Amino acid sequence: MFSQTVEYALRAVVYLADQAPEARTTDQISEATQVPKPYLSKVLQNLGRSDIVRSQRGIGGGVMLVKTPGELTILDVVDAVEPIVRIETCPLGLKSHGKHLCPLHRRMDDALAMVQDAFKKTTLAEVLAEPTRSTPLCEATKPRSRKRA
Amino acid sequence: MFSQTVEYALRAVVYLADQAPEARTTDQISEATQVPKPYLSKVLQNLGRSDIVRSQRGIGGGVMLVKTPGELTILDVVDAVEPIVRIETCPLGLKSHGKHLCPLHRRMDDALAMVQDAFKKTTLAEVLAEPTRSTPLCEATKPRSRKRA
DNA sequence: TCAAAATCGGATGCATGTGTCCACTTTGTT
DNA sequence: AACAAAGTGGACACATGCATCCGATTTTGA
Repeated sequence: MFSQTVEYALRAVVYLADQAPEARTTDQISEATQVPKPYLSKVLQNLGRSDIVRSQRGIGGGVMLVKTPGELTILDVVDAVEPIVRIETCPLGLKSHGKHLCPLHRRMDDALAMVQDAFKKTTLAEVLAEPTRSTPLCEATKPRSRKRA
Repeated sequence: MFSQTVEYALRAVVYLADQAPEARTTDQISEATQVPKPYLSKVLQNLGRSDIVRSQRGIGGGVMLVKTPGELTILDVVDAVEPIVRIETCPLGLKSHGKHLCPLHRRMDDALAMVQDAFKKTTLAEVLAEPTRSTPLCEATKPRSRKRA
């Protein structure tokens, strides 16, 4: 139900959050997140337009988070690449009742709201700090805070 | 986040549940649900292959629910046209940990689980019985249980 | 000043989702 | 038997998502 692009964007941002406040090149991000490099660059450009990341050209450049991991939620990232659109009015276009959704669309919108809320409550810092045996990006060995060569 | 096809399928099935156990023609369903008729017929065919609806050719034929509205959940319909795929293993393909999802994918799968559960708990009968001022399919005037001419 | 590093932007290709159309089959009625 | 009503299935068209490629641009450092 989540698009490939959302998956890619989250992987990239989680990786950048883990490396914050250092910048990382598209190559590094691609390798760490297993996202195809050419497409990753497009996703990153999108995240740039939404002010999630900032990029620096030239030697020593790369991509870095604009905010700190603690200030950035999963929802921020998801909404940047593929906004969660709530059902505000009747999809059938019937104007007979304004914001009064019918039972069906009420349930669908409730589901959207649940996801939205869950994502809004979770910052990237919380994702990274999670006490678990699994490493942030599902990597086996965790080369955390590895400085660029 | 829900595809157009899911929206259409739910509208059609809710309408059929409201008319159950009577059969309705694609024309009638299309008119009531505002779903483009040619595409609706494709969606209905899909629902037929998943044993959600049964169709009858020829004069006096049409489409009807296989189960009663009380036995059919929203999830049944959603899964029939566009299954909710849970995240079972690490999307990165890292085999280092079996079903141990990393914190990021744990959150994503939790969101999927919430939606899945909510949809599994709700039958079409409950959607129709909802005490609300809005009619089942967002129609202004409710011509409920209208027999076919 | 030049070369290398790195992102940016446009063009392209392929698969899928959405939507339409039409010929065919089935079925009930006359 | 003939006709009309109704779903079936295939072909087609178009937009979007996913993915790749390449030249242009910016920046740094030698």
